[in-house]
Amino acid sequence: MDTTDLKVFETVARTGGMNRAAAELHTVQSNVTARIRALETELGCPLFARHSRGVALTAAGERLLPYARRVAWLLADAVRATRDDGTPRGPLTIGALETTAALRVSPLFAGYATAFPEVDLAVRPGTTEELINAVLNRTLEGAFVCGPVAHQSLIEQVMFQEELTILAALGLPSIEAATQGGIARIVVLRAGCSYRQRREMVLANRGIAVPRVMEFGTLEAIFGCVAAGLGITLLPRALIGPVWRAGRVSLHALPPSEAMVTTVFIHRREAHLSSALRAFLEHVQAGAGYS
Amino acid sequence: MDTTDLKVFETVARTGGMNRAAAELHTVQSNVTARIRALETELGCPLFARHSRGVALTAAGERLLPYARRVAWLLADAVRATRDDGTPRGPLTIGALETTAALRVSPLFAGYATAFPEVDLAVRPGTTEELINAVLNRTLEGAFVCGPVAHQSLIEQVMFQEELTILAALGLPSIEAATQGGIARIVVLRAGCSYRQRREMVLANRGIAVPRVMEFGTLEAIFGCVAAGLGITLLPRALIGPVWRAGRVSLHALPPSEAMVTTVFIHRREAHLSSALRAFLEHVQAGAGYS
DNA sequence: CTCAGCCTATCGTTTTTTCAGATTGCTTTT
DNA sequence: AAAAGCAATCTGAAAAAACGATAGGCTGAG
Repeated sequence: MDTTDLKVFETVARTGGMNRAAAELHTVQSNVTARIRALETELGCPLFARHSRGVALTAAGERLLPYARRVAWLLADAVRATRDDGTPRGPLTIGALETTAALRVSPLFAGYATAFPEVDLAVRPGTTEELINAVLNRTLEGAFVCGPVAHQSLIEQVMFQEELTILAALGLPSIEAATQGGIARIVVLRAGCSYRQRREMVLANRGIAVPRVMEFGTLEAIFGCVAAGLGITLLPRALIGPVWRAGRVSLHALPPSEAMVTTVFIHRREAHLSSALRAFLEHVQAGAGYS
Repeated sequence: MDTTDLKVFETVARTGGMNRAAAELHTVQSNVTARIRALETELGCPLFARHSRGVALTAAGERLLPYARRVAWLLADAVRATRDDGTPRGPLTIGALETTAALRVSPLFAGYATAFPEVDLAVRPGTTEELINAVLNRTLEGAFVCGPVAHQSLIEQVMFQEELTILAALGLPSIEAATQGGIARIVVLRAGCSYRQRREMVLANRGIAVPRVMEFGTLEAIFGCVAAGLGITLLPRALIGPVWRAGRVSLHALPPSEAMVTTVFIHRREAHLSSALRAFLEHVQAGAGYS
């Protein structure tokens, strides 16, 4: 029951073939066969059913596979935890909603980077769903997403409170006025936008249909489109404050039940909480007074 | 980061010396040194501080140790889960309070043993505290203990409901009468008796002091002592029913708040639930109608 | 102070395990 | 029928692990 055997096993199970696994593991097929055979002998039951196109997991193999993954994760965590002497260092990749990254996370970076220069900080934007999956996949150590999440294997803590507002062209007295005939043109940052669910709720409450969602990659482009009367958008008030003050667009407040969203930070429950992440969270909470 | 390396590491950490670890692992000391050295090289930090009387864990070693244990447990669980094809077999060691074992568990054994002849069933008696520790130590797969337990890493389910009663010599009209001058002589099965906490509560509520607890290894001896007027005892009603009906002793009921105790079955939350244990629980719950 | 006892580190040798390459046999596809 | 893809097996080479002996350091008893 060696860790390398389990790694080989996992690769064979994932690729569905010993040749493919050998190629991925940079070794030869005979070696893979031998490792699997050793495992099968040790466990006393076949793990794969051999057929002409490769191999398929047996029931016993299916039972072993999750353990193989967990062992690999646990070993990786053990290395990280052992090396982590309490001073934040090394890579720290976290996720954030695009607007959260721009509005909340970016301003905190300078201070964090100065305080902990040995940390290689990276932020990956994405939607709540993407980010949750990335955290579960161990691609990200943690993420700022739209809460509540309530996932069993994730710890979440409320970090920010955002007030969403409708952003429209100047001179429009209300949301309804911006939607001629109950039809709204929506401008968003990305197709699977951060606040998509909330946006659809807001529009559905008013009986407004959405024929088309226009996607622009940058906030500046969105502001330009809204100012030009191309459509409306839904963004955190703090984010669009400067643009509104510049007199380019008009804001339309929403009732609190629709406007308020909480941004939570999620990370895996069972995993090692790295010093870099712990320090980051302390940094965020220390500087989060102005939410 | 091999599993054998982790096992060697754990042994050295536990025994506090490479020689002792080598003896326990049936190998030579140089080998242990080499394994530890390999681990330290791989992790990039020393795991032990060497001194003349042996070795002591460094901070990094302290961080690694729990992971080494978890990996070992996970691997053992992986083997068991992989080999477990759904038909109960192999060893099944569970714990139970002495009275629960006698009263509830024993009657269920015959049927279980007949239905699943491949299971090697064993029951270990003990107090609630001992049994909880044994389950946490992985000495027992599960145990019947006095609930509620409410431990984070244990799953508990209510199995039986017991009514405790005072057992005293014949002709004593009340509990108070059995305790001359507020002093009771108590007869128990074992020093750290199953219902000790409850017993102390019952006596404290009545202002009865306990000068001495007499310990007898068998139920029959307890019945004899109580019948002879040596003291009183607190036992499940169902257990002492036959003796009482034989007219040897007198029963004194307690108010429900004092009398009723729940017996829960506990097992580890994260561990593999073996088919043998699963079948046993189903068997118990199917036959538990007469609680 | 000295020496015995206990401990770890190191080195050379032996044993075991693992790896790599070639071959065989089977099945499916062309 | 030939070709391609796949797993099983065998063999020699390489690597790793285990072993045994020795050296060196520290402690405590005499």
